[in-house]
Formats: sequence, structure tokens, C-alpha cells
Amino acid sequence: MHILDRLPQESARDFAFRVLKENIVSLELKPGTLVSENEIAMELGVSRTPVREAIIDLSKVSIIETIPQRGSYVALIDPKMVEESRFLRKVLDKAVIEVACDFAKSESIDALEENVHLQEFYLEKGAPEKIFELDNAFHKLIYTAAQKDIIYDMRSTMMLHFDRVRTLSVEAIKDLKIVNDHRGMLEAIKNHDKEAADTLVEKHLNRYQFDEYQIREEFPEYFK
Amino acid sequence: MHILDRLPQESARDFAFRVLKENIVSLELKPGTLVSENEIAMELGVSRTPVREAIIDLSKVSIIETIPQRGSYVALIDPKMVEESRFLRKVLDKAVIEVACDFAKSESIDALEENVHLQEFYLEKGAPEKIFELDNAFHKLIYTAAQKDIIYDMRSTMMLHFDRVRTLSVEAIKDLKIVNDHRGMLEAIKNHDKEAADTLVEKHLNRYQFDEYQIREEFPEYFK
DNA sequence: ATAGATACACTAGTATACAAGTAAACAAGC
DNA sequence: GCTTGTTTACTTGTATACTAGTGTATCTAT
Repeated sequence: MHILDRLPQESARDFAFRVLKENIVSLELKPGTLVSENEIAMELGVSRTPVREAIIDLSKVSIIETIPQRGSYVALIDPKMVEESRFLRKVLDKAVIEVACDFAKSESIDALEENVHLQEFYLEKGAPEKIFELDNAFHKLIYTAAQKDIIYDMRSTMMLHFDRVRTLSVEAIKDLKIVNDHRGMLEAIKNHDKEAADTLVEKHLNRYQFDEYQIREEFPEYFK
Repeated sequence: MHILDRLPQESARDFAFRVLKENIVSLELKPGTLVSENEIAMELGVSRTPVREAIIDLSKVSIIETIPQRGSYVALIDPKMVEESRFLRKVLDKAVIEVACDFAKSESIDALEENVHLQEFYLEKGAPEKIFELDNAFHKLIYTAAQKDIIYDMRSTMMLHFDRVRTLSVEAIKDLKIVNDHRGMLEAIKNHDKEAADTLVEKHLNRYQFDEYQIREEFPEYFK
């Protein structure tokens, strides 16, 4: 497992959660792997308790599956769950961006503006890592603009199913298109144009249409 | 606090979670109350650990708020959160019932049919308690029919904000109307009529349009 | 009487100890 | 070889011990 640095003032629980999440999405922890509370605790240099609490959180969305008295395992990729997370994202993103179109305040717009500007900057410069970060932040900003922050947290945790498959997907999504989509969404919000926003969200999500059959061929042992 | 009976084979954590949930929704635990891990543990006859884990779960959706080294408090009723939970329910219920309209299998329909039948039976008989239970089960069945079970779990936890206000609402919602709505939804699913289903969900949710201003007048100390 | 220092009683966060169950390895007997 | 019983080494679930921070009440000095 890849151990990250513990952030200042980060609780042991948050730390464990963050590390586990990263490793699951990046497939550093492969589907089916036993996630032993003791082992992880040793690796992270904390006790079992916070690790256990993090694992419980991840079990809530079935990305880790715990069998009492036997062990906790990184869930195999379950197409049903991937679909369920994709569905959640589509439904929520659409509904939330519509709210943002109606009610986004100028501070929110400004924050989005800065974010997209930076995306364009790093696109020019060629820094996909930065764009990835800004991408996540962008969507969070929309939820904040619509005052739907708790819902965003749910969405994030659930998205692990989706993101993990995205990691496996061979076809890289072009940053150019992503950034353009974001610019479009921002403009739609500024223009209070719900229809345009909706269309863009749909199109945006469709870019992540990975070929499940092909991925399954290549990594059959990861699937349920 | 009202202590429920521990179910056979129920883990201490699930037990604590269930008891806390019930007491928060029923307002037995009033908004603002200190929820001491130690105290609850004593009352339930379990140790701090499972109680703590349950509290963490509830903190995830901000129905309990934990201040490090100070205490965990039942959250005051925050109109923003009530709105966020109502929003989540509306958006998800609509999207999910549409899926059910398209893909519900006959076993799911049968289960829904039995449920609604029982609702009608107990309506005749006059057993609002039973109807309340069947109501919850009905909505869960729709999510199951659409294969969106994890999403349903999210919805449930988030609904605590909503349900708590419902408890305060003086105006009783007529069971007759509720049961009729459910019958309507079932028929819509059977007829694959997404538009009808959508309209019904919207109408159904609108029945729970409590007068926030009035409630706030009556229980100002519960509000944020 | 009031301001400030201090002791105390509480909290959550974390670490560790113990209980109970599972599964696999292994040995004994047929 | 095959079954069966037992040991052993793991796991999670729960209980308890310890740490460190917070607010309050109380005592003291002015």
C-alpha cells in the first residue's frame, strides 16, 4: 500500500480514511485484497481504532466488505455498483447545477471563475495532475454554490466505485474537452440557463463511457 | 432516552445506531442535547466503542455534531439541512421511480402489490402505526425494484432531518391520501408511466409541506 | 466585590486488551 | 487416500485504559 503523509492537524481517522480511499481508487489495493485492521494500523503508525472507523465508513457504500470474524476485503468491482454510482452522479449533478443556475451568488461564481481560469492555465501548460485536482474542486464548488454540501459528501464516497473503473479505463479522457465542458457549465450558470447546464452535464458524464466488456476481459479477477 | 430492545443477532453498533436514530427522530433526544458516549453506553449496556461508532455515522450527515474534546450534540434543526434532505428525497425518488417504471421485475411488482394491499387493509382497520411501517417499506421496495439499494441507505440517513420536523408538525397527514398516493405509484410503475409516477411523487412530497414558521414559533429553542 | 489562577470533572481521540468466531494446517486413525 | 478432530493463527467485535483538551466552579489575592 502506498502511504501518504499525514497532514497537520489531521485526525488519525481522517488520515486512515484518506489513505485507504486513495489506494482503493488507484487500485494500489486490488479488488479482493484483505484489508486487515491490524496491518493497516501498523503501516500507518496508528492504532486499530481509527483504522477500524475508517473501514466502517467505507463499508457503508460497499467499497469495502466486512465479514464478521473473518476479514474486510476491498470489494470486487461490481457493475451494478458502478452503475448505481454513475446514476447517482448523473441525477444529482443535474439537479444541483439547476439550483446553482437559479441561486448561485456572486462569490460562488467568482470561485468557479477562478477555478476554470486555472484549469485553462494548466491546460496550456500541460499539467494533467493539476487539472485532475481542479476538476474535483470544480464540481464541489457547484454543490457549494447550490448549498448542497452534505449531499456532495455522499456523492464523493459513492463515486469511489466509479473512479476506480476510470483508473482502469485505458482510454484517457482528453483534458481539453473536460476543461471546455467546465467552462460551458460555468457560463450556463452565469446565464441562468438550466437547459444548457443539463445538456452539458449529460455530455460531460458521457465522456466517461468506458468499455466495461473490454476492461473485464483484461482484468477478469477484479470483477464480481 | 427511550431504550429499545436489542434484536437477536444485532451487533452492539447497529443497536446503538438504531436507538439513537429513533430517539432523535422522535425528539425524545431534543435538539441541542449532549449525547455522551459514556452515558449512552451505560444506558444501553454496551461499551463506548460501538456507541461511538454509531455517533460517528450520524455525524456524517450532520444530525449529530461533534466538537473535539468537548462533546457530541444532537444538532439543532437547521432549515438548510431540512431543505437539503427534502431536495435529496425529491430528486432521488423521482429518478428512481422512473427506473422502476422501465425495469421493475414481476417479483418487485408483486412485493409492492402485497405492501399496498396491506396498507389498504390497515387503513380500513385503522392502524396508523402499521401504515407508517408499510410506508417506509414501500419506498424501500421501489428502490430495490430499481436496484438502487445503496442509494436508499443514503437517503434514509439523510431523511432524519426531514423526519424530525415531520414529528413536530402538528398537522397530521391523512393516511387515506398517503395510501392512495402509493396505490397510484404502483399502478404507474405497472403501466410504465413515468410521467404519472413523477407527478405523484411530487404531489406526495408536497403533502409534507409543514409550516416552518409556525413550528419555529412553537419550538424556537430547537432551531438553529 | 471582583479579577485571575487553579483544581476538577467532563469530553472525545486514541491505544490496547480481551472475547469469540473462522479457516487452514496438521496429525491420528481408519 | 480419506475422514475427523485439534491446534494454531488469523480475523472482527467489544471492552477498557490512557491522553489531552475544554469549560466550569471554586478558591485566592487584591
